[in-house]
Amino acid sequence: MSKTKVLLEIYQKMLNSFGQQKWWPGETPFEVIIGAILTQNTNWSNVEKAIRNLRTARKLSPKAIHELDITELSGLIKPSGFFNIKARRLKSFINWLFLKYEGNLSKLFAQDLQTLRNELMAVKGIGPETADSILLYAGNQPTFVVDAYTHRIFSRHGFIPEESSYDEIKSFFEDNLPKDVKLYNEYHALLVKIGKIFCKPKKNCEECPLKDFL
DNA sequence: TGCCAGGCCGGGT
DNA sequence: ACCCGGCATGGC
Repeated sequence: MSKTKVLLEIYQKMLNSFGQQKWWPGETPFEVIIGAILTQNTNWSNVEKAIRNLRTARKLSPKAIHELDITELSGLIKPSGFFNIKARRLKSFINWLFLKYEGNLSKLFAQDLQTLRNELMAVKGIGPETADSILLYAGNQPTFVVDAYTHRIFSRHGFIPEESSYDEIKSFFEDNLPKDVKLYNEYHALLVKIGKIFCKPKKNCEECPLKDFL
């Protein structure tokens, strides 16, 4: 059976079991970007608290965060953990956004995908996963997001080598799936859903519903 | 109670 | 080109 067929069958199975995830859980592209940075190695429920703080303080816009004192910013995002480093990361992204795109997300996303991905990753605090999350979920660009669950689920069952790099795993999906934003969106969201339940670092895979395929 | 969370950076090999 | 410690809160 071809890899494409297997990947699509896995997708169907996840979709049948868990339904559409309707990611990203954010109301605006800007809010998606903030969430993408804040959720680095952090539970989403903690990120929600941080975003709620920002919303209540009326600091959920590029301009507001640009003008916000970094100490106040780190105070507001405290529940998301790593708050000092993340305050710096938010600031570095926003500074770059104003420097190059006048604080305007439409201008940011109106350019070639590869160029944009490279530029995003050059911003301090934005690595490959955060860049891809921003591009896919805030910019509706066809780039596949790889995360710890993706790597763990597919390597654990021997589908990809354990030592695969981020870009190797990303290519594995993109080379074998139709280039479709909606598909990439749901696929990643469903893998996170499955991973949270069945694929912890030191825990069972035994009941993973994808066992038959992988 | 320890483990885990939708990573990334910087310094050392 | 890898490897690893640090970063920190909150839920189960």
